Amino acid sequence: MADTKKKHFPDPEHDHRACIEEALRQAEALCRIRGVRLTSLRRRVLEIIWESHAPLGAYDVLERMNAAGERNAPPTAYRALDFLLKHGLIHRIESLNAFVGCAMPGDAHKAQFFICRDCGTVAETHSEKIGEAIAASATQAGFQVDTPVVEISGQCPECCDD
Amino acid sequence: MADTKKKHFPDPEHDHRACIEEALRQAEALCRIRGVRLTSLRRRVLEIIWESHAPLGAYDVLERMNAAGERNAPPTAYRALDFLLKHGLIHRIESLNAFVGCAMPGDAHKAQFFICRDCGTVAETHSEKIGEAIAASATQAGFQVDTPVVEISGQCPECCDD
DNA sequence: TAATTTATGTTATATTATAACGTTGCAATT
DNA sequence: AATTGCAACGTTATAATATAACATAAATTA
Repeated sequence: MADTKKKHFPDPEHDHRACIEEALRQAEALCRIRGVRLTSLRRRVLEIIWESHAPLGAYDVLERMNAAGERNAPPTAYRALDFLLKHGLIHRIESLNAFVGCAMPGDAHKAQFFICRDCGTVAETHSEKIGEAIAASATQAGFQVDTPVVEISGQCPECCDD
Repeated sequence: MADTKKKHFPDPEHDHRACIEEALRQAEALCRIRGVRLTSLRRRVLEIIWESHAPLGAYDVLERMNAAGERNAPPTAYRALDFLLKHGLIHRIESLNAFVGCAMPGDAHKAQFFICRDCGTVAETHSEKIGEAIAASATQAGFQVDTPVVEISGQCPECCDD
């Protein structure tokens, strides 16, 4: 039984370089399929976003883009972020005005986010049950769902224990 | 059967002055009970928020506060909004950076919001099913829920028909 | 009334985001 | 290869959202 539980939050010991590489590989593949260009700038921004599992603000991204003395301006960061959003490579966390890597790029999916208020780590889930509950509630209200935003703030397993 | 369906979105013909009065009356009562002061400034901001069922940005509120030539500065608006938020008299819609009147002030409740992308109207619901689905998903993730944000963008019944 | 706390006024500035326009560079055709 | 067209990027300015810090005033309590 113990291992049937799906991992939502990343193990603190996990090999994060593998996450980054995986994300980049998937991004390359997806862009190739779609015939869009993962330019070095966009790729760099995706790498920056994937530096951790915690969301980064646009200006944090910009700062990292400029770490080596470059002089990129805000629109440059926002444009890359917009591209990555559009192609489902990252998500925007509305309640934080920040961006986080997408765990399942390419999939048209409606995700929910669990956001640790202590360490900032975000876990992305795709709960059918939540989706259905929202759909049911919407139907009752006569509402046509377009974009559900589900962002749940709280404490992740690691930070609960502390 | 026809009338067992709960109204979520306000009828376009509804008497909105009644909404405003009701909201103000409840606010007065709640503040009296809590021993906090619904100053004229705070009351005015609550009225402004309740001018419609669509969320207002802080600067929209400020503009209306200053409509008669006053010179309130942003902190004045934000402070009143913070007070109203703290006492559950309004909600903040994260995905819009905007504020809307609370339909059930005083109740400690976890609400969901259906937001019409066309007319801006927001319906507040308190679906147990959604709450439970989120709780179940959280448990699975080993996550301790603090503040769930559920904001569903789409089309309200009125705007669907058009 | 004095002391204390709460609320508001005021100035400045931080943070997040986009408009507008110019330039570059890739890429598809001729 | 030259032409053209478009997508990407550079640059400047500014809009929109939010808060820090400190001064003043008003209400409440001692």
